[in-house]
Amino acid sequence: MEKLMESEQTTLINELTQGKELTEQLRNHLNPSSPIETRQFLIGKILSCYEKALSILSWVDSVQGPKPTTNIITTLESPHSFANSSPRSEVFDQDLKDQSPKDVLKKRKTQPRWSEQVRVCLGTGFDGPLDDGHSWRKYGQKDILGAKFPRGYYRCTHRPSQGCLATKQVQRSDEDPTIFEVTYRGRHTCTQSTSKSVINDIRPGKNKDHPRKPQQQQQEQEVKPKLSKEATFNFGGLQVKTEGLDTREEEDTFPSFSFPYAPIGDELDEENNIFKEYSMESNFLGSLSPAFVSPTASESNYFSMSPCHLNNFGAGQNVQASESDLTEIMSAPNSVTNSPIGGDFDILLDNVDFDTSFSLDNLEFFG
DNA sequence: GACATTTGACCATC
DNA sequence: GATGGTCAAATGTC
Repeated sequence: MEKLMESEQTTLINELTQGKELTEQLRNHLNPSSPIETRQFLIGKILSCYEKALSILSWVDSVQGPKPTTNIITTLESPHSFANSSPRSEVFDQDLKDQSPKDVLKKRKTQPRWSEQVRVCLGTGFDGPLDDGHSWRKYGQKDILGAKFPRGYYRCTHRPSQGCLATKQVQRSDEDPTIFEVTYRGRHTCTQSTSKSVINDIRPGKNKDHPRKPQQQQQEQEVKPKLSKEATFNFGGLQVKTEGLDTREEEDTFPSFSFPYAPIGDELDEENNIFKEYSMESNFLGSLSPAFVSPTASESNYFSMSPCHLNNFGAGQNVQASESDLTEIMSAPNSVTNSPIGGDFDILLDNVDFDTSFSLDNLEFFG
């Protein structure tokens, strides 16, 4: 436990340090000539840093002495109450590795687990509306009472090999079938290759997930609306409204583009041509991807979202990043200092009109 | 053969 | 008992 605490302390310091660096970088971008996207992106990251730090503190608190956990998780936009959730269950997840499946099941039922919900707006035409940069394997599907659509249960593909216990549940919204509510559970402990995963996920025909259309996916596809040239999405508490996005060749497909929460730049994995894969395969918004490719090979730093995804991450109540993503992102050795997000980011979002209604409530973390 | 999804059954919780 | 979450056998694809 002590070691764990030390580890958490180190992480905490790292988060705060990174937050400071990001703040300084934000300060450098305060001049009018600096693109607002960059600033907003930085803000989102900063908030994430502080959230992570607070999360750690909350957890340490709960470990050292029982006390109601009312950390940031309760601010997540989620129909579920996370009041009983705490980062503590992350550790619990780790501990589960050494347990038998039966024990795991038992503990999972009895222990609160850290979970988040990601709301994803479908309508993108790609099979992996839930592509978040991780490889998931579906292990179950269940009709949920009161829900029109069955809930899908997914676990990390690397569970057998690496004991990664991350899971997620995908529930299609009754009200808006184009929206998927994704609930993540547990953090990824695997060291998968995200790029591979992402590429696989978005490349019809190459991904084993896609060769045949599972019933659910077929169902999901049926309701995928025609791609609109105007889409609104949201990240880092930033509402992004896209207009006039040309789908080129008028393809019906609207592949996802993934981007890590961490900034990127030169570190773009040119060797793997991650972005090339995107642009070549997607025929759409290809140019959006590179800016979001993780720099320091934090292998799971992707936030994948369709242009219509409503993913919120990184800030206050809009945080909707998966816990695993968030955690990994925050723990990844990403140094913003070597992340020229400005350049690519600007280019990539040329056609993106940021809604500046960014909730400043989230700035409470700035103190 | 490897790896994926599907689906009925089982188990824990309420 | 109802419900949600998971397991594992069956089956499909590459």
